Amino acid sequence: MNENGVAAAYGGGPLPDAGMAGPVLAYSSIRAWIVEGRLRPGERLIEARIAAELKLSRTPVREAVRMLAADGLVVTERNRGAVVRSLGRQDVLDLYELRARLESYAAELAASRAAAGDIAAIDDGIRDFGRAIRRRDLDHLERTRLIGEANRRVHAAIIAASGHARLAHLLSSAVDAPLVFEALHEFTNNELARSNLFHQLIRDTIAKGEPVRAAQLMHEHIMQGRDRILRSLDA
Amino acid sequence: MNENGVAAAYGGGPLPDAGMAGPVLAYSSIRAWIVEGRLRPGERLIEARIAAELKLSRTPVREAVRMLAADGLVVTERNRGAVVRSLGRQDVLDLYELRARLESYAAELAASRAAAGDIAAIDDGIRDFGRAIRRRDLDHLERTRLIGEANRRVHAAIIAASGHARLAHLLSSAVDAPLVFEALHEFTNNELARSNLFHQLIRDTIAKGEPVRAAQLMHEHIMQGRDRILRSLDA
DNA sequence: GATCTCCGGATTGTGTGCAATATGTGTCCA
DNA sequence: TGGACACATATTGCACACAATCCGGAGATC
Repeated sequence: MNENGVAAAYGGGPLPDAGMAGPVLAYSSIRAWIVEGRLRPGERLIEARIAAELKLSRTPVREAVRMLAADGLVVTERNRGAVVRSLGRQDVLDLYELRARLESYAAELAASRAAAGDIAAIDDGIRDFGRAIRRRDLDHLERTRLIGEANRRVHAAIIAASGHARLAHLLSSAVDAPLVFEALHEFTNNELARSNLFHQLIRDTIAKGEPVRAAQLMHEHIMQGRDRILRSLDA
Repeated sequence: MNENGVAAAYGGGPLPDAGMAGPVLAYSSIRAWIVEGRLRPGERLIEARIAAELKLSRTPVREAVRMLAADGLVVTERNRGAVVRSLGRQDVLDLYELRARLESYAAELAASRAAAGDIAAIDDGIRDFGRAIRRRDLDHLERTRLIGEANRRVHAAIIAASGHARLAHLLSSAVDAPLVFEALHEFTNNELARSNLFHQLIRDTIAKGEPVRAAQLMHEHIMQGRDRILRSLDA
């Protein structure tokens, strides 16, 4: 596996339940609310209300809101608090192009640097992704959540395998997640199977140490996600 | 000029003086201390001490420290506070490669998107950079500070011209600054003149709308900075 | 002599109060 | 009727107090 916190990065981390510390609990909860659409773009985040709901004081909530602002998930204005960021078509285009460049760079590095343990971690994610898309016993939201979590782990494992701590940090905090979730929500079964295929292709090129192919596949994979988003945005 | 906050990004912004609000003052001050080396890598940031020095309470200082942590300038551990991040040789290599990729992307976009006002802003920065490197009436630190500020403005103007808000945010918060400052500190006059030349070349390719050349020149420009850093790191 | 335990100081984490600021609403006047 | 002003309310910004936690050292024990 790789150095310090690299593996922990990417996405909001595990589900917002367990006995987490205050700010972390608040951060994960709010992030999940935004990612899953319970908080819509443009909606205000009111510290006191959130604090009451999570049974915390305003202090840790405040901290969490600021972290989300640093991530770019919400925008804040002095004395006016935070609102969920809303994204126009151009923003989506820009965001996905950026994510494609960063993650294909991560895949490129992973292909040069990955150790056996890194590959194993990617495989775990891919296995869970495959299982999740075959689940028929869950409602749509719950299944999407499961798929999203597995998808997150696949990408996180690849990024961790890159061994580039700062890149991992950037991708974890700055790159969208609401969009990814929304995209998955709309995926047909064919599209999910295609994602699964690309995960495997990327995994293989990384394992074989072929940086250029890994990068190209990752770029394409993310562009497919972008196109899916744009299609549902237009509808 | 470009949309919303894009132009304001990159680096810590203006010098930490004027009548700024609490957290912003704290953020800028601490950032400057780190960038200019008054706080060395590995050193602890003690909230109470900083609050006393800036005549604030711990609350805004705490917020500023968390912002710096989000930027990756300091690392925090629960119940143990924040210490200035220290970078090994590999970190420097990774960081500069990342910065080169992001900023050359910015230059590429700028070459496609820049408006007349954007070019004018770049020109302003270049003019000040040229003036700063010719100054002989200042001590070394003060001159470096001036050069650094002008350099920051050149790069910020190019990034603003890219019109990519998220990219600007990433570059402003995530990419180093202590390294840039340190690099400038060690630059010979020849090297400063070369930087100035590259700024102009990049500016011209952007103005003429040649994305590929702009990106390549920016990549090279940043790699030159990286090599300078590595040389002084080895000494 | 080495290691373990416990204690005290230092520092961060969290809760809460009050002041500063923005927003919405009603009223008055043209 | 429409607009401007003033006030009431909602919300954030900052300060401070107290609780939780960590770290280093002194002393005890083997």
